[in-house]
Amino acid sequence: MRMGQGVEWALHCCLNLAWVDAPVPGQRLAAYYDLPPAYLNKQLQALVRAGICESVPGARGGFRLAGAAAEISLLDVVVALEGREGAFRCTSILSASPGGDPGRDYSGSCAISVSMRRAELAWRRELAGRSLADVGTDVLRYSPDAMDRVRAAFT
Amino acid sequence: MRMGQGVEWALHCCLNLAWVDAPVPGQRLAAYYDLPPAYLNKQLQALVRAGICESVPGARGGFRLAGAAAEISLLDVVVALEGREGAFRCTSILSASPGGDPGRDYSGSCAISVSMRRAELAWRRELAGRSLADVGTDVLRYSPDAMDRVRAAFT
DNA sequence: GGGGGGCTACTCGGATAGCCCCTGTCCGAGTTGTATCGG
DNA sequence: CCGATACAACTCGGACAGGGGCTATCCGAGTAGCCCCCC
Repeated sequence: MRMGQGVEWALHCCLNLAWVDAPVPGQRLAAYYDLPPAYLNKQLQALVRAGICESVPGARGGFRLAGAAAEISLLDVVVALEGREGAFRCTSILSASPGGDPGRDYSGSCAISVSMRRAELAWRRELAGRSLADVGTDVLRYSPDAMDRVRAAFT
Repeated sequence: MRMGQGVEWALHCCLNLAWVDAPVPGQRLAAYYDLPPAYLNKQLQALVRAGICESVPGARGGFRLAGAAAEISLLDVVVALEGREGAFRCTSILSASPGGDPGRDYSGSCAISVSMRRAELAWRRELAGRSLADVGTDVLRYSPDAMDRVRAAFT
């Protein structure tokens, strides 16, 4: 149960994009955090496919947020990179056990699957309830000059 | 972000072990669910290492729960197989950004890391609050003859 | 008949290959800005 | 001096290798039960 490295990168990048209006090239974002440019570009592409970011090709192009930062939740970013399916996979092994119906889907009736799903639901609810704007507010509370520093670095 | 397959197997096996007093061979558990015996044995070994199960070697041996089912949470089983470290990995990329201290650990101060960690905490709390006995009770409410069927199959 | 010893069968335990997905990288398509040439 | 055009630089986008961990398997160490032999 290990989350991809790109999630952290994408979250930080999105937070920066929320503070900059102009498109920011992926190469500059990579240089800012000392990350592999091509690989970071791959993660940003996933964000574009998910509709979180917009890409502007050509010179003076780059990436920018597709919508308002308050409307983009951390869950959206995670789902964009890790997929919609949950971590726990119920393969309905009860269908192979004695007294089970082969071919039946036990993911809805199996008590174990229900419990695991409920836990993941709590996790998703927590992530869905926190937007990029909320996180940005927390950052500014900790270091008020962060936004100015980011805007100065990317414009 | 994909959880190992063995988690589902281990949870079902532990639930059965909670209903049977005598040690149950891993091979019989594997046959019950039509699973690879050697690989399931590997997962059960991890449970033994974590102190959740006890192993009895020799003929008439097998695995049994080390403690009371009410004292073993779903989180214990998950941690035994997936490790204690969380899914989200904060590599403190802020330390490489302009204005960041190289070598400093930002996992406690980075707002993104804190938010992700809080979500995982909610997930763990949900799993820690549900014991094997609780899940067994839910199963019996859905199919009251499950315990008798399991005891008949493993004794 | 009772007891001891050896044997067999069965079980766990760790060590050993195979495969898939994440990680990392490269080069091509497309677009913008610019410099140059002509009117 | 102004406009159009060709060029060049920069950017995204998808296609291409490499490695780590999950998946799957095998065989050896150790023990309980049982049978046989001996007293």
